[in-house]
Amino acid sequence: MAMSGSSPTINDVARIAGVSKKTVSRVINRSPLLKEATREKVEKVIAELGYTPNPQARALALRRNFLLGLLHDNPNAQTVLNFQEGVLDAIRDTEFALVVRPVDRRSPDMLEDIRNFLEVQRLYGVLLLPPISENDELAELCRDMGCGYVRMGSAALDTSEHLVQSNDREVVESVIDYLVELGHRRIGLIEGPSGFRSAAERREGFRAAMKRHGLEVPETAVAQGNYRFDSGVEAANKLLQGDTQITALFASNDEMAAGAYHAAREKGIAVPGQLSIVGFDNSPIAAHIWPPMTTVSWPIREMAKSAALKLIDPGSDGAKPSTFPARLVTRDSVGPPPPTT
Amino acid sequence: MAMSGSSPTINDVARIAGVSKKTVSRVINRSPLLKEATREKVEKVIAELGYTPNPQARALALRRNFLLGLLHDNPNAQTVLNFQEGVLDAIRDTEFALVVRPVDRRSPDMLEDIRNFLEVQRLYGVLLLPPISENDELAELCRDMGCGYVRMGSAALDTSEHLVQSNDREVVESVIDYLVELGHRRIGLIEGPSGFRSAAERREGFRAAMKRHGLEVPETAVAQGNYRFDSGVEAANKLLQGDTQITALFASNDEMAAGAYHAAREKGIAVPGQLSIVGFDNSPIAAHIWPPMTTVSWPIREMAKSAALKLIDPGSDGAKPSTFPARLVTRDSVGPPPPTT
DNA sequence: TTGTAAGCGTTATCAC
DNA sequence: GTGATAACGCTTACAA
Repeated sequence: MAMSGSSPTINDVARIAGVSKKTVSRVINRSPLLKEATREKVEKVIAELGYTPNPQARALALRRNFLLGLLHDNPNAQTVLNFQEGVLDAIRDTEFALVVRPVDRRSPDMLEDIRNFLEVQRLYGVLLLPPISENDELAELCRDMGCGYVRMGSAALDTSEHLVQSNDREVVESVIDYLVELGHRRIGLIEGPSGFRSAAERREGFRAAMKRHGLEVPETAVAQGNYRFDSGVEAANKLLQGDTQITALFASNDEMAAGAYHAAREKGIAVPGQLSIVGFDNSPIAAHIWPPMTTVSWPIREMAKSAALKLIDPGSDGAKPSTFPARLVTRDSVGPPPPTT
Repeated sequence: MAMSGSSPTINDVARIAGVSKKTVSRVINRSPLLKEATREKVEKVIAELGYTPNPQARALALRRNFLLGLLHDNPNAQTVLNFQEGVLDAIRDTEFALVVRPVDRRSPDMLEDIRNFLEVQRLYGVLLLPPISENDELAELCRDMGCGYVRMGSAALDTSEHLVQSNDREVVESVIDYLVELGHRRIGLIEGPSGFRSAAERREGFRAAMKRHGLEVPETAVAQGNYRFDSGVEAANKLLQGDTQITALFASNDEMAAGAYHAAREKGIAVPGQLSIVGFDNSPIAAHIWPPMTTVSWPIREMAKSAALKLIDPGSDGAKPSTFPARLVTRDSVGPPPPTT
């Protein structure tokens, strides 16, 4: 009989089912070489007892924990949290748990810290969020340490079992198409920081589309930010000074786009009357700012779920390449260009 | 000699130091009954080998993991993430890791789910964020299961070793004092949802201060929201209709305050010219909205760190009560009331 | 197809 | 003070 105070163990199941521990273990691990009758018998007892294998004991025996790690250098709170939700979607009702680990990509010790962390915690696998997901040394470290990993990125950073990707470049192209269709010709870009692959992809999408439409991109129409609000203000100030005649602005993320709103407001430029603005991320601020912002939404939560599944169940979701489509969310920050004076 | 492939174990340390495993274990666990010489000898070997105790093995033997859990029903992404950072501050360079677990407070199975989670994962302790931190049944469940817990709240929800609290009521009183000092007399309140202690505390602070100043709070000056943006829009619409003559508005959180901005903008009411608005939380939107919002900031990260320390090192931080002061952050959404017409 | 014995790395028990 | 020895709950040889 199972102890009343604590939860039943594999021994309880074995005794009651009249089989050995090992057989129960086989059932748990879905060993194929089991007689169907035995399996059913054991499963029945498992269900009756409400038995759950102890992850700590398994961790010790397998030398690997049932912990998924989320490594990130917080690009954006909402993104990280949505990602966490997605991972939880994948591991709900499993024995896995999610461990979070913010890291500092600017620290020279980052890799060493992570190595230490992985060594001590013996994680089953880690999920890598941009921008650190773009760090190849980090991926190599994971491989070296026998720790599973999946990278989330906006480009083909790795083989498909280690990658979940979005189509940033394409969707930015479609953003520009949309603006051009409305009549915009002088479109500005606030690009993200140099180290970020997402920034590069979005920039390339912008340039490709502009080129395709036969539109010029003078130097004065491009400014760089660091994905933060303030840098968006600054970048927009640069783009909107003088007579650049920019009528629309694509910012590489919503925070910078919000900064552009701010700059426009300070200069008395009406959005979208005199200036259309498009962001990227569909973060809460996009919906809450005035006027509500047209932006690009990507299915982080679904991507996270897929990434986690690749880790814990490579059979099902692992092999197939996972590219998730981002899409334009139109709100009120875009309109036709002002009539030329 | 330590194996080259994997990390050294307690056996390696014991063998090299010429003592028994148990003695090494005693060193690790700071047992007081050890000869100083022995301790030093062992510690030296530990340092040389770079030995770290295996948390999985300890978890099995102690029937308790070295995992801290963060249970939350996401009130706000930035809050949750800041909290995570604070916990990480506390557990950095320890063997502890942080496991996150979003829950759904509206699900009838919430308690059962959490019980299951705690039973399987055998967490060392959990951190409870509002609003679920206010659930006494949940706290009782933790006690029953022998799982440590610390609640984060805006009132004295529990004994001091289980509580980290903020002074919402007081700080809201000071917000009202500030508005009154500027000349406001008709001040509106957008309060939070009924189930939330924080909402109640903030409301009471509001009412207490108004009363102290001899100011009336007519029914038309109070509206309830649910802490979300949309509810803020709706509530503000109610408050600003008719001839309520409200010149200032305190919203129980920033999201709803942002909703009030939105409503004011739609009605053509200038902020702060015709209407002053104060929020609560100092979330990113407060800084990014236009005009930048005056709001209340509370030290979540420090509170989180303190909460985690209470759990993992009750000796140091545990006994003493922890009330953390929130403070007003003045930006540009507040001004004197418009001249009476 | 199933069972036995040994081990994963730690801590608890109880002698010495 | 310290050390054998037996747990902790599971898995992996290897046997049967």
